[in-house]
Amino acid sequence: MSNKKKARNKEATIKKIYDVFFKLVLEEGFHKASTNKIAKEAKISIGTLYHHFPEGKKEIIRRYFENSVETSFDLEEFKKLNMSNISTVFRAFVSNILRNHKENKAYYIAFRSAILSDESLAQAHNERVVEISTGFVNELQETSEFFKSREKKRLIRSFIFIYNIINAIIYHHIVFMDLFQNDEDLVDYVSNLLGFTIKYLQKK
Amino acid sequence: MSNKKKARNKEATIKKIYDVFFKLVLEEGFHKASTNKIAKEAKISIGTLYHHFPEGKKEIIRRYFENSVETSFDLEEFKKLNMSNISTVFRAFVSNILRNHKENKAYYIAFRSAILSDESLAQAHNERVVEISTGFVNELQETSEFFKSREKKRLIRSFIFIYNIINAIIYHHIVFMDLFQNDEDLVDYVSNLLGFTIKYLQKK
Amino acid sequence: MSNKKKARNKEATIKKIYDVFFKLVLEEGFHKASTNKIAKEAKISIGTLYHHFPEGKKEIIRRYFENSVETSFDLEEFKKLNMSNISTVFRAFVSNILRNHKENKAYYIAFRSAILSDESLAQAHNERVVEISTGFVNELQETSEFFKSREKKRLIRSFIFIYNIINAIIYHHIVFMDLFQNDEDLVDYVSNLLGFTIKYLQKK
Amino acid sequence: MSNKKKARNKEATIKKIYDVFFKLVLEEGFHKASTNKIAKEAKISIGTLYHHFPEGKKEIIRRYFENSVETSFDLEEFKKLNMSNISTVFRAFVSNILRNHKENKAYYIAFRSAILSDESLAQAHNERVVEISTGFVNELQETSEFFKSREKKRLIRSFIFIYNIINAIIYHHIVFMDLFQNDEDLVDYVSNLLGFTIKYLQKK
DNA sequence: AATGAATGAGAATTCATTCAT
DNA sequence: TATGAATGAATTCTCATTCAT
Repeated sequence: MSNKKKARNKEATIKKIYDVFFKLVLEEGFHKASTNKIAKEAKISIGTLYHHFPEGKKEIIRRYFENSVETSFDLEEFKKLNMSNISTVFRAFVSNILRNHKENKAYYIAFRSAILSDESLAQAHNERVVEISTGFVNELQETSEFFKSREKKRLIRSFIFIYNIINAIIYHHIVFMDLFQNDEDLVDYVSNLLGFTIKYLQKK
Repeated sequence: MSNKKKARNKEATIKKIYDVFFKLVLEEGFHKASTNKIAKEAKISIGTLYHHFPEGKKEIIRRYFENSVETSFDLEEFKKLNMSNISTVFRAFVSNILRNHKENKAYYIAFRSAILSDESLAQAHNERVVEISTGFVNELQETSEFFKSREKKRLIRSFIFIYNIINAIIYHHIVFMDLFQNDEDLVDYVSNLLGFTIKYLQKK
Repeated sequence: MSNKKKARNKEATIKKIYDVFFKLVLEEGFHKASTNKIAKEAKISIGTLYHHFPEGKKEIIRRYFENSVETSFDLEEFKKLNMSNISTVFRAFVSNILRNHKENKAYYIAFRSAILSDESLAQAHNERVVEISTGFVNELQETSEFFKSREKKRLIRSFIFIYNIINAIIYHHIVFMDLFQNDEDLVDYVSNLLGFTIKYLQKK
Repeated sequence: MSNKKKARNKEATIKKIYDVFFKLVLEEGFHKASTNKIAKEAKISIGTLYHHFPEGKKEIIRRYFENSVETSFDLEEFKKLNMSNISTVFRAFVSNILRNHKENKAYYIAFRSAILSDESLAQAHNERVVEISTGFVNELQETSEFFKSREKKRLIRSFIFIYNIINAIIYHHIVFMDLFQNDEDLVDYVSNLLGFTIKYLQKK
């Protein structure tokens, strides 16, 4: 077998583990998604699972979190932001996060469960949010007139705040289903709230 | 067989179980707060725990929820609401909920964990929120000129929405600690958000 | 409360315990019919159950067995036995036992389960069968010409044997349902077998 | 963590589990033969037991039943059946079943106990009896003149019936010990009963 | 006599993890 | 690299039984 093929197999195995893990989280919750079950469902041996993830479950989440997902937004919309298209851009941004949450529902549930018994994960998460937000603001300032003139630190802090608020609401909506009747209502409310929050932060 | 004395105080035993359970939830999370640990810490036998809560942990939460806590607000502030004191009343309301969350942090963590593996609990929770909101609005309309003229159904729906949004944010703040630096900031933001949300709902 | 009334209540309580116990045995098997469940279903306290049956479950069966049921047949048919009505008498006898088994299915299941972990019960059962058979044969010999001339000891031994064979088959039929399509087939076969067995025993 | 050696012999482990389980059933009955005791006596960990038998005790019996035992008779005797050796053949057949019951007494006790709380096991058992009986009759008809001319379906039905009756009696004899003084008496009676039953079935 | 709170051993089962092959 | 047998602490829950009131 060539090295490439081996690598490809390795990737496939890891992907299978992620997939099965999140499927099990959705079906029966984070704590019942055991390593043994994952291995069985993924049709690999438990040894193989620990070979790829020596620390087991927490490592699955941590590495999935590291590679992924949570903090990757589409910048392009924001770069085009100006006075006239604020509403559209905000909606696109919120829709983006919402879509991400829906596609990764299991991940978010798992992550929030894991965080409760693994403080270092929360720590890592917070650092990650800062890091990504910084990069995000940097890039925005480089390319958009709209953001160039604003103070960077403040922009970053604002972005983190907004991002967390939106996440709090969207996560609640997805898991408890008691906030909005449908996604359009959510996007409408949250993007308005985004506007409100920006104004609120400016005043402070 | 044993020469342990048998304390025979039902209420005290149940209270001890609640106390120890929520203490353990705070210390190590819902899933690690096992029935055995609860019994051991509460210095009762595991049999006694199951004697009082035959369905174990989920029954502890469910019954605590049923008797309690979550949805009791101070009406008095609201009854005095008029055009000039909106801001103060909102702040008092939000402070109220925040205080409740802080005092019952373990309960909220436990409840959200339990809800993920017990749909009937979510259901019960939703029904409870509706019921309490209805009572709340009824009383407000009876005593306050401000609310008398508004449509009851709409008021209830709005109240539920606001209540859930506030909860989403406060819970996130309490558990993940990544939103506000201190409680005053939270109260300020959330009570402003409350005003924004009410206006938003009126427009719709 | 008069003594009579107390006594009547006591009887009623004991009857309730028997009834609930055998109901539970039928529903979930002997080993899952616990004393606590019996008390709860019978709406008495567990203390009361142990007050009436200090040794718990095994005493319930033992005393039910002692008072009852298993070894009470209708003699009248047998007393009329002669050459011409053998078949009818046998059928009546077998029907009798079958009816008893159906009415006391739970008792038989419980008894067979209990016997496996309580040898003294098996012993008591065997002694009881001998005792009852002896009484039965005595009475038959006193009143029926047909039996008067036969040797008592042999009659008793034969009766015990026949009784046990019939029980083995009927119990199997009732619990495993793989022998006969209906009760008539069983009664027909078993009463023929009874004839066969008597002839077999005479030859020996 | 532990420095125990890990013997890695699946077949041997499973055999040990079977052996210890049936030994315990004989010693203290099906319900007292707990999975923990089995593991302890077999000197394996409880985890190992559940690794091989994820459904615990009921799976031990079910799989033992599936691989085994109960319905394997010696055909050779039957193939030589003719008018003159009926009695000998029947005796051999009954002896065969008796020997099987004695060698597998624990299995039969366990099986009958398990059947009371696991209907699917009874179902499987019945199907198994039909299947084996069919194979048995097929083979007999191929090789023996005596059986060739008889209607297959009827032969099968008769065989099943006889097999069940014999089992009911032998099981009773083995467990309750109140039928026959010794095995010869049992074989004599049951093989005679077999002849009686065949005649009985022919008349019907 | 009746109640039911309390007991704790022990049963079934799960789980993360190790390690010989 | 991969396998899966093995581990045993930990978890949930049941049960027969005791005893203070």
